[in-house]
Amino acid sequence: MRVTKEKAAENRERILQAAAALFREKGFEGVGVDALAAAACLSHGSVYSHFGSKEALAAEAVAHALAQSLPQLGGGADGETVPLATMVRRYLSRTHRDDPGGGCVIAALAAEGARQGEAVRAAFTEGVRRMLGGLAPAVPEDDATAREDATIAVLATMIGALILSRAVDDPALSDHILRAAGAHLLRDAPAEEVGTVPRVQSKMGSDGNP
Amino acid sequence: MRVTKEKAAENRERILQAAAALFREKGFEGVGVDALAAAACLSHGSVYSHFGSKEALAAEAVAHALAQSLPQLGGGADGETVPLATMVRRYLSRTHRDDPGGGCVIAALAAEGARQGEAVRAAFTEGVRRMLGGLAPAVPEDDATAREDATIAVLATMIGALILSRAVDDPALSDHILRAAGAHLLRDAPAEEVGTVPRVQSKMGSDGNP
DNA sequence: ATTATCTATAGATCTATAGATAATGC
DNA sequence: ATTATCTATAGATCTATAGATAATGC
Repeated sequence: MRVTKEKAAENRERILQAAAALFREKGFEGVGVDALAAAACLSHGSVYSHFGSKEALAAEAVAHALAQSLPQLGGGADGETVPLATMVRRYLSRTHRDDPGGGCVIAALAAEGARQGEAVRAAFTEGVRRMLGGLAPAVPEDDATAREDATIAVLATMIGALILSRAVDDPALSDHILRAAGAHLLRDAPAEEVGTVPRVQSKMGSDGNP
Repeated sequence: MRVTKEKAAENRERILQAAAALFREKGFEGVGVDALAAAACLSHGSVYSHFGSKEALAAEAVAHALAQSLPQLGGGADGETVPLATMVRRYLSRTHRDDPGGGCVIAALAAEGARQGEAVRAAFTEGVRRMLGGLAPAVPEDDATAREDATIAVLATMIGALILSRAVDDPALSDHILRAAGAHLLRDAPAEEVGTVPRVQSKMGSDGNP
């Protein structure tokens, strides 16, 4: 049964959405093409029509998830500058920790991504570059080189802390990791930044921390 | 063909060694029981005799890998205090980045670990606690709470930077991430610590950075 | 007698392809 | 005529179990 061109495009988009969420939730190898197709209400044959292989779908899904989760951080392409404190609190929130399927692709899949093929790795590299670019303007450092280093350190700290908070069994330790990493990153943030209202009202928007 | 009790213990140990390395290299779901058994020169049936299930083997392998890689960081159980700079340089070295099979279990598997069963997660939690305990004495902070927070931030930064450096396609960016994160972590380290000789001569010992 | 190991195999699952189907696009 | 989708299926792989084997441990 053939469908209209628009319908086909919608179906393709729905596969991407399902893949972007399910890969982040269960890992690249934790979910099969069959399950992805089912989540998009299609047969697995249709997935192969659209993407050719699981690997190709994975690469597109990573890029897709990246395009969605990056603006949520606050480092969007619009001129508006979001304070570092807002981005950090948003990223290191319990809401984000508890929603890997809708959250940062790097934190959820970068470790596995290192073992994937060329296309997937390229998507991750682009993602890291874009996150650094979005973060840099908010990092308070005078010297350009120092800011570059600091930006990388801030990103590494956020990603590492989120991964640790998810890996750990004990809810108290998990919360502690999020709070401590955030506090350390913002240890000399200006007081006005505290309590800034999130710019977007996404799933990652409300930060879940009191 | 039955073997001696000692031989059986050796075989068990060899399975653990192979699992600890292969899981870190290929991920929990990237390697099958058959391949693990083959790496230990045994049949897969023997693996089930020793561990009962792949999940149980994974939990023991994580604990095993942890016990091996923790002293390499420098935060061993002996009274000797290793400077933070030594630990950071060792951890954020190219040698470590390029040897996931012999390196930090948390960086290699924690993201996947969050999706594993109880036993595996418990092993990771214990691992995070032990790494924090090994790191804390080297973190230069007066206030106890501030030190705790800083220790968590240092660990998160190291793990995040290593994961990022492995995920990224471009060798120059990968090196940059390691260098920048290290430089930022040690930005106010005393000058005497620079160039400290690594305590152990393990695979992780020589740091590969000029 | 116990048991570490191996072989054979069950049963599930996974990626991918081939060919049929049926409706769109021209 | 083209093509998006589905069904059927191939072929591989993966976890796990059952039963046989043969040497140790007592």
